[in-house]
Amino acid sequence: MARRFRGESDHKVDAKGRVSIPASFRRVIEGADPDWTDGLPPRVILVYGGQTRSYIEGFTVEAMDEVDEKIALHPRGSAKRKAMERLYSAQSIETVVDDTGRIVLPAKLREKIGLNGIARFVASGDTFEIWQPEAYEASVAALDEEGYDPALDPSVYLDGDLG
Amino acid sequence: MARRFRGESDHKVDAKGRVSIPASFRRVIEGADPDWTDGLPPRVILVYGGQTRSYIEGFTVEAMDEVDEKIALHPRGSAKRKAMERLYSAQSIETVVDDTGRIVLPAKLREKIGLNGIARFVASGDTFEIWQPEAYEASVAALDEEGYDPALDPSVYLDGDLG
DNA sequence: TTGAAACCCATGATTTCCCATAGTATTCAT
DNA sequence: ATGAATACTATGGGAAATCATGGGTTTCAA
Repeated sequence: MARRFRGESDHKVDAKGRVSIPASFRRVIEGADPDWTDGLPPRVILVYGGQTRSYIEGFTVEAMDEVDEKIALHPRGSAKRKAMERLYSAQSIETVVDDTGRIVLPAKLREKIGLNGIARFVASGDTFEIWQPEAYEASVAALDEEGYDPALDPSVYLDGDLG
Repeated sequence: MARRFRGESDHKVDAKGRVSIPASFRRVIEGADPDWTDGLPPRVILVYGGQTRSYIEGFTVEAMDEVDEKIALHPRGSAKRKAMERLYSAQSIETVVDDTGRIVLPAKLREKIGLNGIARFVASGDTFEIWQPEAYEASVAALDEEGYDPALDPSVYLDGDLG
């Protein structure tokens, strides 16, 4: 099992769409790119689609390979497979982390999630998410509406029923 | 660089049928052409047949080699093999990406998919598709009719039942 | 001989690259 | 320990390369 992303932090997005990604995330991204060696720019895949999503999901090369394998298990031409291909293939881009630790978010992606000048990076297991800060806070708040009690410590779920 | 296409974008088709290929697609096409070296025009195969298809499917040389191998597994003369040969051999053309990054879509192909002035390029794993934009949107909408719920995030299928 | 296809050149808009700097964190020798 | 030297982080800006697109002009096969 690969290393996982941890933490959340805000970074400025400049006029060219450049954003620094959290330094700790870079270590994970490098380690999960089979082609990476010191000096080379590590690759990342950004998934920006999904009607219900208001964030960009960042994948390491390894994490995306797993997704591709799972997609390949579904019958070619099935509606489910098409939906997944559309999300992970059509509505995604591959890019690299440059030598100053930044990636470029094209205008199209920035608009999709309503990025103004700040991007919030949030770790989520073996992928990470990029949010417009207020949208992220709203989505956290929305969790509470769904019967999840914010006063409850999530650790109680660790050994509880699944699902 | 990668072996898979990613992303979707629109490009103008001029009076001569010329269209720019998304720059990121070119990198994949070059990398998947065994004969390609810097300076040479990389090859692509465009499949335009199929009654049920309203798009052109673009293959890298390597991807088409795989298709040819799969076809060869079927008995010579069988109906299935003939059907595949007709689609992938007869109803396809091989062309190159010119030094300005464009390919030419002959009038026949443009008519087949009803191209007006804009071509939408859509990544789909190791091939890509060229659509007339409205037709593409219609096909996405058609997915919903097939029992796919657009409000659902396609990622739920990753670990779900196949089929 | 004529229309389409291949070739050559041109240009504005992006995008990428390279360099710069201020601030933080880390190391290390004393 | 402690302050200096050294690395790394986050950000900015201009130059250079690439991209998408628009013409002409020459070929060439029908």
